[in-house]
Amino acid sequence: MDGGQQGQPGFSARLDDFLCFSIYAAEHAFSRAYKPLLAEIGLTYPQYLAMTLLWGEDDQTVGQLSQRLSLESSTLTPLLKRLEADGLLSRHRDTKDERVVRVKLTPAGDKLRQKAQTIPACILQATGMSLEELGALREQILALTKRLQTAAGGD
Amino acid sequence: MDGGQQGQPGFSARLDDFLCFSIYAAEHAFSRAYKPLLAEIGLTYPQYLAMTLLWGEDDQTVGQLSQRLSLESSTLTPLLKRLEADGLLSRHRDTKDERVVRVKLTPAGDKLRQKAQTIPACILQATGMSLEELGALREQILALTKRLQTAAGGD
DNA sequence: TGATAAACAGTCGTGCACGACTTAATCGTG
DNA sequence: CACGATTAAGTCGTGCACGACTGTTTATCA
Repeated sequence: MDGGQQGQPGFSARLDDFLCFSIYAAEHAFSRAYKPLLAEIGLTYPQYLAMTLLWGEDDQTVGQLSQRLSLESSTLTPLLKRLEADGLLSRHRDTKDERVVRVKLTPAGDKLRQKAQTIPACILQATGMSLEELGALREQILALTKRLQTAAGGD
Repeated sequence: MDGGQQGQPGFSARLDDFLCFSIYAAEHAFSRAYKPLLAEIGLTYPQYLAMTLLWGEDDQTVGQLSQRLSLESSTLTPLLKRLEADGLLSRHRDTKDERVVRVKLTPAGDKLRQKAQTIPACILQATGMSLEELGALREQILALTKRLQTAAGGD
């Protein structure tokens, strides 16, 4: 490690550029790692993330999924429609409040969970990291994300 | 029907799901944090990343940029064409090897660097982290990315 | 030397992601 | 009840990202 930090003005700016570069690359790397595994069960990466939320808790609204995925409804609606066309879920207006649409797994969608169960272990192995390391890294990234969102919203 | 599937030992698999969720969210958060700043100078987030590479080293080939951004040429070519249409760079075949296209900044593209110089500091402030923390986090993410890429390529 | 393979950038079709706008239902206050 | 404001989901247009394919140029080999 070099003891002296190069104090060029504007040089320090490079460092956080590199952080966003690394996040950018990591996101692509994850997507590419999942892609061949997901292709076998006919899902794209964002579709898999949405299905994972439903596997964890069925019968969610578009708004809930939108918030948990950090996606706009304009992005999520077509994605859910494709999953519906594939027979994996159903979309129906809530009878109480007809503004909201409830998304529920079909038997086929629930069944797919079994096939998808082996995927996380494959990715875990690909990372070559322990669960503790992954958890710690996740916490750091979540904290960073929260700060970026707060700064963006409150600025 | 599977009765009571929650709480199975398969939930340990959830942890790395959460890591990919966090990367997914962080990538969006970065993109959204940059977006309003970049809008002022007329760049999108991926365009900014490409320009940043050129500001660091002018006169690169499409292949070099493609590799450094982890993007396919089919993604990069239209992006560069838009930047060319905006007058920020030029694209010309190499006279020695006409298979490669060299990308160079125009005076306008070089000038834009001055305007963009203040952006990284804004993002740095939004993260609320020190340069050391950012650097350490970056190293972890790069290491993770490298492992994912190696596993995907060599498996 | 002529055939063949490899490398490079580009085109096309599909899906993701957003902002701006639209439509429809609900709520709040009088 | 009325009526504007709010909320929820969806539509549309633009740009990003990929895989599969194409076309041209360069390199290699029999």
